[in-house]
Amino acid sequence: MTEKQVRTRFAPSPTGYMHIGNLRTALYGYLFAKSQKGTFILRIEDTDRARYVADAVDFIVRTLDAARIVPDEGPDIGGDYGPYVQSERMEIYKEYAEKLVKLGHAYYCFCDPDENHSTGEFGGYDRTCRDLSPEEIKAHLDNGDPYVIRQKMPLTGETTYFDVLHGNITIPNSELEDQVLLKRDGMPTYNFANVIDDHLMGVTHIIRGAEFITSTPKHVLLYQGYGWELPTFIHLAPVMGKNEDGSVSKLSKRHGATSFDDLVKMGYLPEAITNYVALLGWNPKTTNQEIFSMEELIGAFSLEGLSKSPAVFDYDKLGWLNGEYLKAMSDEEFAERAKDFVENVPDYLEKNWGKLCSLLRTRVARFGEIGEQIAFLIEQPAFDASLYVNKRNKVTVEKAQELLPDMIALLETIDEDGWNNDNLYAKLEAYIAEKELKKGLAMWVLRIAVAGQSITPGGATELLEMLGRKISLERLKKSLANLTAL
RNA sequence: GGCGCCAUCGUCAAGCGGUUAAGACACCGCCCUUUCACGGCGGGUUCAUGGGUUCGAAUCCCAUUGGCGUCACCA
Repeated sequence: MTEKQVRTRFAPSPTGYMHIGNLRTALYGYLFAKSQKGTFILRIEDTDRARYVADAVDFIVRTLDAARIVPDEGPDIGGDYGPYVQSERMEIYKEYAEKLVKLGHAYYCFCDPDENHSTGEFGGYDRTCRDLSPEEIKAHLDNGDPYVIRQKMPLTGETTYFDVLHGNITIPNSELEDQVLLKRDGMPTYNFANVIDDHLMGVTHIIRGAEFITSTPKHVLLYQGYGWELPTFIHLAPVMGKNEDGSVSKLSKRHGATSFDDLVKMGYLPEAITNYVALLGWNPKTTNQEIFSMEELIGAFSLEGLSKSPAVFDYDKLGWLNGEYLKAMSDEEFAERAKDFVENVPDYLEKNWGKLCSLLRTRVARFGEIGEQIAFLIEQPAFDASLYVNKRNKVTVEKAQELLPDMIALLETIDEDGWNNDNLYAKLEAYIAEKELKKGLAMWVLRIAVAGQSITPGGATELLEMLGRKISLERLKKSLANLTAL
């Protein structure tokens, strides 16, 4: 006996935006399928014409590709169960809706959606259309009256289904309304198309957000109505965002960047985002490993590691993880990819780009921070003399006034050829020894004078090298002038 | 409001009846050090509350509280 081939699917509606929560859903579906040597399907649920977004399908395909989540079947690659875009499957839904009417689990409803038919419990309709005679229905249909097809829910009892994460979930049938299956425009609703397609496409495991927990009994009743085998349900806990007041709510734009694309634009690496998102609601149980390649994720993934409680998206941790990826990257790759995140870099920095990047590597959590990190190298900030004061190194403004002229004089004796970190450092070290100074004291003064800010990527001599002889000396003299003018 | 889901450090989390309640991020301290970062070492009243069950409960049950979801011809 061979186990049934696992088939999972990611079924987004084309909104032109890949929310981190959706990405995670896609990722788990992919990881589970791949870990079981199964098939991962991409299906587009575009049954809401009002919300149609141009090129959204292309966007989804590109985003999944960037995240290295690769479908085995889908709109752009085909497969044996297509089409994979719901708007191209309308005849199928119509056929199955009518079939369900014949089976006695659905009925035609001719109620006007704009008219309030509510007799109490549900808005927009009452159940009178359930009792229409065949003659009445035929009359309406012959007359060309618009209609919807509604699911005929049991009025009593309850429906129970099994969820891998939550166990048995039971909902009283009285909570279930006779939901619309086929809309006036002939399009199916989500709750209908989803079931039809999942069955027709042979989906074995439905991995989706927890927001569907309470509507799943409707789906179950549909499966049962057709006499179809139930798939396995796995409802994922939502991804939350932290509010300013400390409370949490479902991750949304007000929490900052919430789409895969936004994060990439901020300079987080796609592989780091995927890695972080994987850990947000799942853990490998048997190891404390946190850095995972996609292959490793596939190898380590199991449904048991999924969490059933909501997880708060933490930009700090994402930043840390991204930093780990950055540090693991080759110098060349870092320098190359970092270029996309800066503009108007002056020649002298361009020339030393590789060296600058090596200074930046351990100091940025993402590429997007590079711009602000190097701003002072492009233009020296105006700064107050109090910046020279540093308690630990016993630096005072007077000390700065005393040492800076000497150091400038020393630096002027070093020519272009000797203007590099090692040599500058050696020369200054000799000077410091001769004067019996503290290294921290002299270097601090020099660094502040040339940088104009207290925290910098790299030490004094590294900055001197980066800026080059000419600009360094200009900056130092300017700072000295400001100091003596006090 | 009805119905449903959830509840271990600030955050992600391990734990599945007997543990000194892991680990990571963040935070704090120390070390390293030409600042910062990196790196190293160390630190912290975390089991929502109240009842059970049990020799024994973070682990099982119930209630309470809180958070979230859902009640569309949206998905």
